[in-house]
Amino acid sequence: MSTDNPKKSLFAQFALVAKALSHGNRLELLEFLAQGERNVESLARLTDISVANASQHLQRLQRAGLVIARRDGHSVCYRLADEKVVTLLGALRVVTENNVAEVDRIIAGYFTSKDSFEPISHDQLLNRSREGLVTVLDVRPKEEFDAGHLPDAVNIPLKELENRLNELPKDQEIVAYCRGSYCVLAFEAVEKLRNHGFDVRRLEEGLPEWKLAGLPVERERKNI
Amino acid sequence: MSTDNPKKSLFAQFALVAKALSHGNRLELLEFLAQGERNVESLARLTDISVANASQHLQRLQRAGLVIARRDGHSVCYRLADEKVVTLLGALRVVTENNVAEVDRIIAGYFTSKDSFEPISHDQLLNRSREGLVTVLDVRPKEEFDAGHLPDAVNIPLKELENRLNELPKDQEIVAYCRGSYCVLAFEAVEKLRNHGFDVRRLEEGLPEWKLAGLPVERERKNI
DNA sequence: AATATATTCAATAGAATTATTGAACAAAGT
DNA sequence: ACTTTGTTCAATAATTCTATTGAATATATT
Repeated sequence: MSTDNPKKSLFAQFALVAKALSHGNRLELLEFLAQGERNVESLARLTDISVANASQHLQRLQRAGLVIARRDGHSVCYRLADEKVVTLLGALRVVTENNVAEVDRIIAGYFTSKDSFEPISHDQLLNRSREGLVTVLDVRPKEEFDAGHLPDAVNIPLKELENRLNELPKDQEIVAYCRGSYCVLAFEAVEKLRNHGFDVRRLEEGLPEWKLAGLPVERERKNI
Repeated sequence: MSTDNPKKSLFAQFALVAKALSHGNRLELLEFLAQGERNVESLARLTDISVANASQHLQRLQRAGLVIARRDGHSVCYRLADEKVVTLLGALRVVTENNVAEVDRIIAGYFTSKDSFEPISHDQLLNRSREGLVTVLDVRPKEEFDAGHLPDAVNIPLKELENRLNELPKDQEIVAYCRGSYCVLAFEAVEKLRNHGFDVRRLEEGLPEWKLAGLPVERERKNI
C-alpha cells in the first residue's frame, strides 16, 4: 500500500475494492442498491441482517468508493457510486458462473430445472415486445417498481400474484423479471404461473442490467 | 455458504471469487498471466515475491477458478481460466479509477504528468496504423512478445531501448505498449524516447485488452 | 427542552488471512 | 540410485475480518 513501487501501490488499491466485494452480505447489499437508493434499515431488513451489521458493511463499501451515503431526514440513504459498479458485479457473476462448479450445484439444487425455463435475453424481449406479442411482468415490490421499470411492464408483486392471476392474459406469452440474474422472485413467479397454465418465461437479467445496456426505463410521475 | 437460502449461497460463491482478487500480489500475478502461460518460478521473479508465496497465491487463484495449472516437465504452468477474467480485471480497474481518489494521487506522484502523454486508444491506433503513419513499439521482454503481439509491432525490450534507438524512426509517430494499463514499461519507454526527441505516445491499454476486443494478434511461428 | 427514531461507534471474541521458514515431493538429468 | 530443479506442503505468529452487543450521536417530533 505505501510501497515505493507505483504498480504495487495501484494493485493494492484495486485489491481494496475487491476486498470490499469479498463478502456475501455486501454483494447482496449492492444488488439491492442497484435497484435504487435505500436507507440502512430497509437494506438490513431486505438482507435479513442486523442494522448495526448492515451499517458496518455499507460503510466498508463506502470506504472502497463503491457506494455513496446521503442524509435524508433522520435516515441515511445509500446508492451506488457509479453505474460501472453494475458492470463489475456482472463481470464477477459471469466469471464465477463459468468457472465455479459449485454454482451449478446450487442452481440445480434449488432452482429446479433452471434450464427448462429457457430464460429470454434483452434483445429477444425487445424484438417480441415491439411486435406486441408479450406481456412484461415485474414481480418486485411496488416501491421498487415505481422507482423505475421496463417499458409497459405490469407490476404484480410476487406476494400478490396468486390473488391477481385474472390480470394476466392466458393467450399471450408472459416474461417475468425482477432484480437481477439470481433474484429468486422471477424464478418463483415463473413456477407459480406455469402451474396455473400460463405461457411464461423469465428474463435472463434484471432491471440494473437492462438500464446498463442503455435501454429505456419508465418511472412513475408521482415519484418524489 | 452452506445456508439453505439459494441466493445467499450464490452470493457467497461470488464473494469467494472476489476474495481471490482481494490481494495486490494476486492481481499482479493475474496481470502477468493475462500475457500468457507462465511457470511459478518466473511469476515469482516477475512479481518479486518468494516462490512459496507465489505458489500459495496461485493455488488460491486456482481454487477460486480464476486460473488453471498444467504440469510441463518439472515445472507447473499457470494460465487464466477464461478470457472473461480479463474483463473482470478491467471492470475492477475502471471502478477503482473512477471512485478511489488515492489512484490519482499515486499516478500523479509516480507517473509524472500522465495526462500530458495523452494515451492513444485501440481505435485511434487502428486508424493510424491502417494509414501506415505509425510505428508500433512493444517494449515487453522478447519471450512475451513471441507469445503474441500487435500486428507489425517492433519488439525492443525496455532494457535494450537506449542501445537500439537507431532502429526507430525520428520522422514518424511511435506508439508504445506493454502488458496493461498500469504496466510501467510503456510509461518509462515514452519518457526515455521523448528525452531523445522522438514523437511517441502510449497505448491506453495493453495486449490482453487488445486481444479481448477481438483485434488481431501476431505470433512467432517458432513458438512451441 | 425532552423524546423518539435511525444510524453509527466502540469493544469484544472467534475466525480467517498473510508471509516466512524449512521440510516434503515430483520429474529430469547424471 | 543419486542429485538437481521446481513446486507444494505444514506450521507459525502477526494481522485483519466478522457479527454481536450496548452505548453514543444526529435529526425530527412533541
